[in-house]
Amino acid sequence: MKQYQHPTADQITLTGVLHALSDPVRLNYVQCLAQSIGEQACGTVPTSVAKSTMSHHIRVLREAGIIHIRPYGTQSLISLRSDELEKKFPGVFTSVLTAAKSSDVVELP
Amino acid sequence: MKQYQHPTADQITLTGVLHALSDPVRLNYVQCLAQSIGEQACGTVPTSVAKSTMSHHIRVLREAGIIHIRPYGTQSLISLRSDELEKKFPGVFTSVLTAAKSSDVVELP
DNA sequence: TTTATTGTTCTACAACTATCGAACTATAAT
DNA sequence: ATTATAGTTCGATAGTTGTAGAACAATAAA
Repeated sequence: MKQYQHPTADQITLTGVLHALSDPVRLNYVQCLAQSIGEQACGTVPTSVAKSTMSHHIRVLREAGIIHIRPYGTQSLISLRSDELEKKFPGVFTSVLTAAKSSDVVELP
Repeated sequence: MKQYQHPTADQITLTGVLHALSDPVRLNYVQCLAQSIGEQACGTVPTSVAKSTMSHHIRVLREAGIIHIRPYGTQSLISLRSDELEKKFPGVFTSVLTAAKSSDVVELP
């Protein structure tokens, strides 16, 4: 079984979070996750890039502390670490998500 | 006289702003600007990088729509475009600044 | 057991980026 | 006019990153 390494709250950096969210593909993915409820498998979110590319993006999000990955069968169930992020950087994550949602800022390449 | 090109409000993208703020040197610089009042010359903010490197970072911030540059003699007076950013992406800029200020997240390399 | 499903890892590559020194520009001061 | 000051621009370089295909691993379904 796959073991995923997640950063603890104090290991999460602001610049790391901002960098992870600054990619259109990742921001779009995170925004889709936020609109869903609970956990989502990787494949359930529509993407415009290859499977291996998405795997890379998901790792970046995980290492930045934005998502949590839980293996379930052959799937990887993804959930946002919204609460921890909100606690560590109040307003940052929520305002970014709102901004991403309320306009066409998320342009897939 | 140097002519600087600034993006209009509708040319500013969320990913562009996030990317510009995701660099420690730039985030530190912006945070210093925010703690000052009004315009600041480039040189008045302490940095840990070379002059030419700082010039590069300042251009990135300008092209992302985060700062405004006004030539004044031999100096470049910098001001934050806080109001425009707040209007376009409510809460994003302010929350990032607060997060950067309230902890040691800004680590100069 | 064989096949299908889901996602990861590896390799490669092209594009981008942060960094710096050196040369340059333009204004200010002497 | 000469010197000083404040930034910009130009190479060059080392490191990072987004992309995708191929091979792989692990579980599920037949």
